[in-house]
Amino acid sequence: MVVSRVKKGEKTRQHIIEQTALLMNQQGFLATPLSEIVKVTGLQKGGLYNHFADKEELALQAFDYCCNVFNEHIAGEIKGAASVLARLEAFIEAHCAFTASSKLPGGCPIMNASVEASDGQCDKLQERARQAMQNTIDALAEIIAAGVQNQELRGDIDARASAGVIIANVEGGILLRKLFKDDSHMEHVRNHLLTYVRSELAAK
Amino acid sequence: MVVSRVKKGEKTRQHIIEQTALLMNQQGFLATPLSEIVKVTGLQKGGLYNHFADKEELALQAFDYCCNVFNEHIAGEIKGAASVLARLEAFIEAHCAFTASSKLPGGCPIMNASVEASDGQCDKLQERARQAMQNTIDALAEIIAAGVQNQELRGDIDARASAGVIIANVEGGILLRKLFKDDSHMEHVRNHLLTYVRSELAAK
Amino acid sequence: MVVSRVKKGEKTRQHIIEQTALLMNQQGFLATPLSEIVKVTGLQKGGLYNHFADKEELALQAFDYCCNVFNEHIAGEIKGAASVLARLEAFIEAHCAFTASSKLPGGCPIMNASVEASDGQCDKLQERARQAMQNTIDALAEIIAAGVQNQELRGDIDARASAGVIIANVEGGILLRKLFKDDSHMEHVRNHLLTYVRSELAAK
Amino acid sequence: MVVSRVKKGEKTRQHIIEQTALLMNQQGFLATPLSEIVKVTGLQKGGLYNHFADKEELALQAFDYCCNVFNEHIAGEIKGAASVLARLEAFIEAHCAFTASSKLPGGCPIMNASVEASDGQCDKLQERARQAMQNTIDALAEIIAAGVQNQELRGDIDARASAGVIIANVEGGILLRKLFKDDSHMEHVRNHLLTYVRSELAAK
DNA sequence: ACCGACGGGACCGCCCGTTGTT
DNA sequence: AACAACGGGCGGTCCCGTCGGT
Repeated sequence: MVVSRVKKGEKTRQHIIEQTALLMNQQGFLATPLSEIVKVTGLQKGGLYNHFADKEELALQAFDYCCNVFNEHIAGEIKGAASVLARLEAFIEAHCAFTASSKLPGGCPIMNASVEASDGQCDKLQERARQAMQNTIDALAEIIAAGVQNQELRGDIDARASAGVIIANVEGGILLRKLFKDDSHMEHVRNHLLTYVRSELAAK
Repeated sequence: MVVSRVKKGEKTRQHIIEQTALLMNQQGFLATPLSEIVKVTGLQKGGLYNHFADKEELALQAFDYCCNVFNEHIAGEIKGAASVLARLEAFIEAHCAFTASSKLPGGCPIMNASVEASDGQCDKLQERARQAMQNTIDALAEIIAAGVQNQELRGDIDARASAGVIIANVEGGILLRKLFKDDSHMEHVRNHLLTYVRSELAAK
Repeated sequence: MVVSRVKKGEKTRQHIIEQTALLMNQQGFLATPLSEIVKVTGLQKGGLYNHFADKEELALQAFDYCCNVFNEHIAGEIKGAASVLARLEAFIEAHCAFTASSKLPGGCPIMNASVEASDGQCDKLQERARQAMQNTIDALAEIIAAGVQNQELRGDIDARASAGVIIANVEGGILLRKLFKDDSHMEHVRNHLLTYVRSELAAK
Repeated sequence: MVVSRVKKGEKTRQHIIEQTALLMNQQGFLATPLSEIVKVTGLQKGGLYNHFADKEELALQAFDYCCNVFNEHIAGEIKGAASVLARLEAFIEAHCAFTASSKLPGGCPIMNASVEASDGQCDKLQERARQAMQNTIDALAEIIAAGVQNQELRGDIDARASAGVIIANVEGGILLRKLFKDDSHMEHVRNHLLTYVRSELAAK
């Protein structure tokens, strides 16, 4: 008899995280009550607590899961790009196109978590959101720095500053799309950023 | 005998809104419990309910108050500017400088309300946030349109698109400042926007 | 119109404490669930929390109430006694007769609290039980010391040691009565103590 | 092949009882949650339920184990005593010295169980505590009766009454030691009882 | 207009006992 | 025999809104 590759519990745990992540990214990582999680997971409270010490731990893991979904999507879009410029454009396109797809309803998890955990309601979540955002900026800054190195981009660029500006544009666009349930602002942001990259970052 | 210009009740009501607004912009317009409001206002629950039908109504009014504080600050900064370009620059500067000041701790109330009320937790609040954001964009678009009109700005500009891009930048910057408790990203955004206005919007 | 002497809330609070005290002395100061308190007080959980921060605070106050009932009973019995010997005998009689009366079902609250809170389940309750016991021993020791002073009792008596022995007898008797639901052991203890006082403490 | 004298399951069962007994005598025979038992035994809940029908059964067996430890200690101390008087003194000394040793942290299991199960929380436990106490008193009464028989003790003694008084003293002393974490009261009780035995029980 | 007291309900965490799997 | 996983329910706490009294 062939034994299953992963233990039963681990599968359930993964199921919980996935369902909860999608839910929390919409209803809030802190604000979502357990009763809602019970609904979407199909488990009872007693069952949930075999996998997570408390709701906070589940929320943190759900947040991580959201970020992974986000990052894997971005990485997948960038992978094929040959030049640094192409990678930058793919990065922008991927971000702008992402939440329009229904892979992660609720928009950017980092923004959601940041706002919800801002004042000190949950320091751990805020810290994790901060780290996730830092990683995103760092990854983008690295791409830019590589472009400076190989002279695809101008030599006088501050990679981290430019990365921050691009991210700010994208996040602002996501907010407007979320608020208006409309893609037009996001498209303007995308066009703005593509112009920015080509005219201000690219070497002449 | 001289009667006071405003009734006592109205003064109390205003006091409640002001204190609650500052609190809710940090802890959440929906997430803040009444117990916290009791603390900051000095009134008991019974007293609060003489002025508001329920917590939602108070939250809506607190949100409006936050937006007013925000808008008045912006309007004050723009007022003195002579040209359209100067007004645009003042608009950008004012937004970027705002939450750094402690007039409204917690950042942009529209962003805060949008994220919290996003999924359907409170349609009224979301609708009001949407309206507030629309007003902001419209106001900015109007300035830009005036610039196009008087030829300070280029003739081929889409005023509402540019307004949206500027707002997206500002909101993204506010998010990064809130998350990192650091102004550097916001400064890069400001520089980016000033460059944008001068090189892409301004007529040559 | 005559205003009530005490506020309504204070009356309710006292009612809660009294009913809860009688209940907790039987079911446990920590083990009694709120649902039982709801039953005997007639208030709902929400109502109880207007008067007490949490169950622990209520338990502590209930314990104090029990001790007061106990002490007032003892004090009442001793008051009339003229000599030190008479007061000692009244002290013993009062203790031995007390819980037989139905004023405080459940036996000695100090013993009950001590056993329940012993290992560290509730340090505050244990400390309060310790203090209550110390007060009891001190009060008895003072009576004995007064007897030594006025030569009713022998001069070589260690007042605190004798007080401790008497209390130990009484507590042991209460335990046996509680366990066997039978007064016979308690009566033997009483006789033993009266003999002890008259033959070993009293001056010849 | 040599089979082990006791089956594996029986050994595990004994291990569970021993560890649980020590724990429950401190935290309560009823109040100790299964989670704590899981910790000290090293078994999981499922494993425990292979040996006991429910927590109550385990509690009862743990109580019995505690009593056995207690009784064996006493029996060991008495064994060597030649005369009845020596046996009485050994009985007293053994009780007073016992819980000071760390063989059974938490004090007298009978007192602990009596208080916890008093009101009707667990009739079986209360009944078993009653039986255990009765056995102790009976055993002591038998020693005294033997002394009356062989004229080491006075002829007018009520053996069961005297046994009850001695036990009451000891239990009271144990309570005071537990409460104050201090041996002094217990020592006074011991001295008191030795005097009692020698001057009131012993034949002249 | 304001407070104090209260009900009813939702929250999360933990409880104990069972079941299926190894 | 042992464990991991799970259900169903109770635990205390806190929630919001109402109502009577001042």
